[in-house]
Amino acid sequence: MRLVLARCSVDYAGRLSAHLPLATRLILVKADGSVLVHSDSLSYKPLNWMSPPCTLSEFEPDEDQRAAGVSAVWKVMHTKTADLLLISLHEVLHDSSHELGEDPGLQKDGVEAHLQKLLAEQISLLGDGHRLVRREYMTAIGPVDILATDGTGSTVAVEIKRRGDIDGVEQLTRYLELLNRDPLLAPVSGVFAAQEIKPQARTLAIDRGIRCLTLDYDAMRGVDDPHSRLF
Amino acid sequence: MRLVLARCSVDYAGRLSAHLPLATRLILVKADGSVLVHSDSLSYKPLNWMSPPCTLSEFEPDEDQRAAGVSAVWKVMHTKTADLLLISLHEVLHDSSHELGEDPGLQKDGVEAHLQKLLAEQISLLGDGHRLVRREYMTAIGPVDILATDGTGSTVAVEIKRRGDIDGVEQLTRYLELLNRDPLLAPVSGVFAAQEIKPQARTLAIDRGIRCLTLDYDAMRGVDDPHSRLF
DNA sequence: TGTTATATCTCGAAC
DNA sequence: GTTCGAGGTATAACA
Repeated sequence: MRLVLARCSVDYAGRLSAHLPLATRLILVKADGSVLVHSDSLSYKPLNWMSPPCTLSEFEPDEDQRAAGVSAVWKVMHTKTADLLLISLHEVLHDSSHELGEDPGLQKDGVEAHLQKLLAEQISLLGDGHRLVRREYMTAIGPVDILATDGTGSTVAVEIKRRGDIDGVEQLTRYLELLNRDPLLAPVSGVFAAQEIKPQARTLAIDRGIRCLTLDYDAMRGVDDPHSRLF
Repeated sequence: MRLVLARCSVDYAGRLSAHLPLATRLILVKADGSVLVHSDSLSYKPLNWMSPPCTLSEFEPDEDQRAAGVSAVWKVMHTKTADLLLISLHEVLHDSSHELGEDPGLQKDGVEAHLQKLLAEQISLLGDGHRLVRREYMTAIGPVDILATDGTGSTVAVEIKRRGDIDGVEQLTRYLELLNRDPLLAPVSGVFAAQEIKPQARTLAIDRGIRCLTLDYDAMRGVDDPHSRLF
């Protein structure tokens, strides 16, 4: 990993064209050749970057560039696409390289898959008398998150999202349309379950006869394992 | 901006729990207090991070931690949410701070807005005799990208995407449903225009009587301004 | 300030 | 390899 702090201007041409005026920034060159340009604020996202696989080559500035104060030009080209990142270096404040070695990678847990698992275990949250048929019930257009039966034995299809958006309602609608063509299952009703359901999505769901269910993740997790949070 | 290269392990607790085992990484502390942890590969995204506003405090390791080789513990807490990032530092290979100053920010051009502008200017791409009614035609459920009339004077609603996905077809369908309720406009036909249209989206569109139009961005831009690409 | 749509989205998994 | 869905999405535009 190479760290360069320098006054620089940057141009990118690829899926869009973008320009960074002259300013002091951090240029990060990783072992895989990828390049990130970061400013001193606005975390997370680099101002400009090039993803691997790519190659970096350094050029001497031409007459005009040297007159403008450019000490070196870096050309970073993507190997597959025609994306190009051009960095014009002026004063270099810092330049160091470091050997870091492989990274074991991030271990994460607890997202939509967890919600699905918890709701399958706590299926009565759908209402009294509900029973789980199966998770990830496969159809021609994809898996239904949860298939269950209600107190009367009728089939219920559940779509689970962390954030219930209009897209999720459309998705569930397509599933319901398909499932209701199966005489062995029909009539199938729908439940749209999410931690948070957007008003637009709720309106659309209700309009289509789909029931909305807000899930309390912390409460569901608390039932499952009261000490699962780190702190 | 502070740059620290160190062997470290990292724990995050917030919307999910995540753990990074001991390895050598770059820790970047920005002027706004935000923190990024980067490995030497996989560009763009930090392994772990904390967004501003947040506060960083350093602690002495306790007995057990010191025995395990921990030289310092950084606790980064988000000011508003309860998100917490815990960095256990072992050997520190590099530690430097730098003054960067304000960044003028990125100037970008050419995305969906540009496509919309170009298609409005080159409305005949929709077919002979088409005329622009207006861009961003407002409705109760949002703006229709382009409203036009065809050779016979019938209304045409155009939805523009860079990548034509199923969502875009659903969106256009909702617009058409609404527009066709207006006796002054009906019948309104639909055109789904994108640089690239996914097969599923095309199938759905055709099934609903929506015409698909693939846009050649470079050609459209070439008509507009032949020397607008950087290289 | 809250909500919606976009992104050089990134990233991973399923097909 | 391509497609699809999720993300601690982030971030800009807009009401």
